[in-house]
Amino acid sequence: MAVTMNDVARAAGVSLKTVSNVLNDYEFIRPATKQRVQDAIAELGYEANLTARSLRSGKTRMLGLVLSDLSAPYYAELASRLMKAAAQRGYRVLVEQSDATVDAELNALQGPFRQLTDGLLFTPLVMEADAIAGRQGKKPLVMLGEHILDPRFDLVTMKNEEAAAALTAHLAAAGRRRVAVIGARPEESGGTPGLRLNGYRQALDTAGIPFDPALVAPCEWRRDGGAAAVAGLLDQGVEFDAVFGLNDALALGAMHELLIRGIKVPEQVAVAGFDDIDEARFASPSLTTVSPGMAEIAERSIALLIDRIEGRETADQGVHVEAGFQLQIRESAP
Amino acid sequence: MAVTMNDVARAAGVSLKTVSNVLNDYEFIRPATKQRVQDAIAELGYEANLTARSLRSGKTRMLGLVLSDLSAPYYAELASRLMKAAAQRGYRVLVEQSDATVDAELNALQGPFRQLTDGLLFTPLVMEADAIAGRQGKKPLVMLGEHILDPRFDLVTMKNEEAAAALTAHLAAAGRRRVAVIGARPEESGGTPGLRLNGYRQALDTAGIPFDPALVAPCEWRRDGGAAAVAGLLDQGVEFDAVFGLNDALALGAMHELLIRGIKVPEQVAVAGFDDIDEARFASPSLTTVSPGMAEIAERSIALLIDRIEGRETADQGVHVEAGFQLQIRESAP
DNA sequence: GGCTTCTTCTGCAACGATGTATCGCAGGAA
DNA sequence: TTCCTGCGATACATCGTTGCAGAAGAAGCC
Repeated sequence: MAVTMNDVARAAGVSLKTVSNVLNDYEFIRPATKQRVQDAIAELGYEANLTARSLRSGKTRMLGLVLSDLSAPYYAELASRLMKAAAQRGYRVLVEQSDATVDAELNALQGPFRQLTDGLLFTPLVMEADAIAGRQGKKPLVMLGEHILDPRFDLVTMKNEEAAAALTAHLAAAGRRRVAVIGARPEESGGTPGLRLNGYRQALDTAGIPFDPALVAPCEWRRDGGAAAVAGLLDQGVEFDAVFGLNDALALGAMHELLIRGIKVPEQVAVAGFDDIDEARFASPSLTTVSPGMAEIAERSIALLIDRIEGRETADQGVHVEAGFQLQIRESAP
Repeated sequence: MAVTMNDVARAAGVSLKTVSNVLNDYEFIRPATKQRVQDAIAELGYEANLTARSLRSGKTRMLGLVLSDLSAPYYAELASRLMKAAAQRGYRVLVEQSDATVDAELNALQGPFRQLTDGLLFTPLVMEADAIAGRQGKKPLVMLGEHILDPRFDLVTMKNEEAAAALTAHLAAAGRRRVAVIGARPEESGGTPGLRLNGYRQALDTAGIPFDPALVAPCEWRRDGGAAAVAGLLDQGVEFDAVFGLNDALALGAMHELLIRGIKVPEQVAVAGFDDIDEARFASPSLTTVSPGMAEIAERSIALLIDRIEGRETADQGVHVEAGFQLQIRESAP
């Protein structure tokens, strides 16, 4: 059916192996021979059989991406960028959804999925570090996100604390003294919400503003959660002149609620978010937020994983990469 | 390194081929032999090498999904559901982003991507039917969406016209006589916007309401586009008692603009959308919309593609599947 | 008993590429 | 002349599986 190396070899009057050598940029080939082979390839429309290559070489040039659910906007965008970054380096990304279940995470870590890929980008949500370390296998594994912070693993995260602190500092610099935080419990300090809350508290300290737990409202990290949280604060009579939504969906929900109640944004209450999703830019007023440098996260994690696969990165300890961030100052909190 | 069939064969005291037969559910194997092989497999922790299997059998048990950009919420959710539907049938989905460029679409259709998959789900955005037909190759190909309507291809779409008509009829039944449509040009009739506009017009006819082109406002299919379109209508003094956003983002943007201007939804103006994205449910007021049966689209298209691959569907003509829909009546247009 | 037919299992040859070992032939050194 | 070295190309084995052909034994039929 398909054209094989053998056909090309026959057409070019060389051996099978010489064709292989041309394709793999082997050094010692006479230019004339190389040309003849390349002509034959072009003429016959030969395309290398990736499956055969994989079987022989043991490499698939595919990277696995394990996340809970691709339909979440943040993951969708991350996946999209990872795929592009991988493509630039000649790799593909195969996505596996875990639905945040142990079974699925285990399966992605050791099942056939692992076999199909040369390395894994893993967003663990339910498995713990020890369990992962015990089943890690030999192929490279890079963690994404802040669920696991363990020196044994390569890890790429964003600077949650620093970014939240910078954003809070921006609000304080604009004269806001009572900044409500929605999306965390007041005593929280671990995980994504905790890290961002830490940053908020650090910035308050720096600005000499006391921390008031009454300003911190927990809720679901969704648009309606943000709206409900702000409604709750207002109804309880808590006073505030700014709202920091721990992600953009929360902030947008909060802003919506404020606007409906006739509260002016940013004149009366400033609003800021985190993540810089597309909608943040198109909201009205447009949303001040932190861009977590997803481009950088994607770029760095792909680079790190491929460096491990191709043996350029050989550190015994896990490599820990923190991607930068950028404040996006917009209308909702100038 | 890894355990191979040969190791299993040795451990079970049978031939290599018998192990293969057990794995492939060959009929004529004595239960005792089968058991011995299965025990050996369990004991050694044998896992079939998928690459070798692919090379030999010519099947990868992977399906290709070509779409413009995975970060668009609709595609992200579609991809997520397709992956789950495929997984249930023992297949994986490999996603390729085309960025709506001809090069990338061509590449997905004939390049190495095609080789890695047993069949393709294709959302063509720029390539035309003839060009696709000429490069289709031998492997099954199923079209998604309404860009291409051609009897040569298998095709899975939603009932755009019927759904838009049903939604418009619902608005009319609630007494709305002037329903603005945002997201289409008044004369449009092809593509997704055109089909939905057709449905709108049909429903108006049925209800005996004349069509007024002034009520139709084109704009970008984004949240801010919807807001701008409604603002435009209001500023021009066009009167309307309902807004039909041709997708949910548009409708949500429109609703936001109305609320900010102090116009009550649904008392003064009802708002309805299309797609039933997650946010429609969580908006306040919650958004009346059409659920395009994405679950059904995913299920049917995967089923059709796999039936083609495994030879259960053999129609010479393209099979055309239209997935059902459901009105989601919520607060914004009761 | 001799013949097919069915069951159960085996061996060998692929699938299409790459790794290893090797070979002829230059050209330069001894 | 002989020996060595490096270039350019080749032959063969190999990766782990499945398809094909067939062997050995039991069973059924005349």
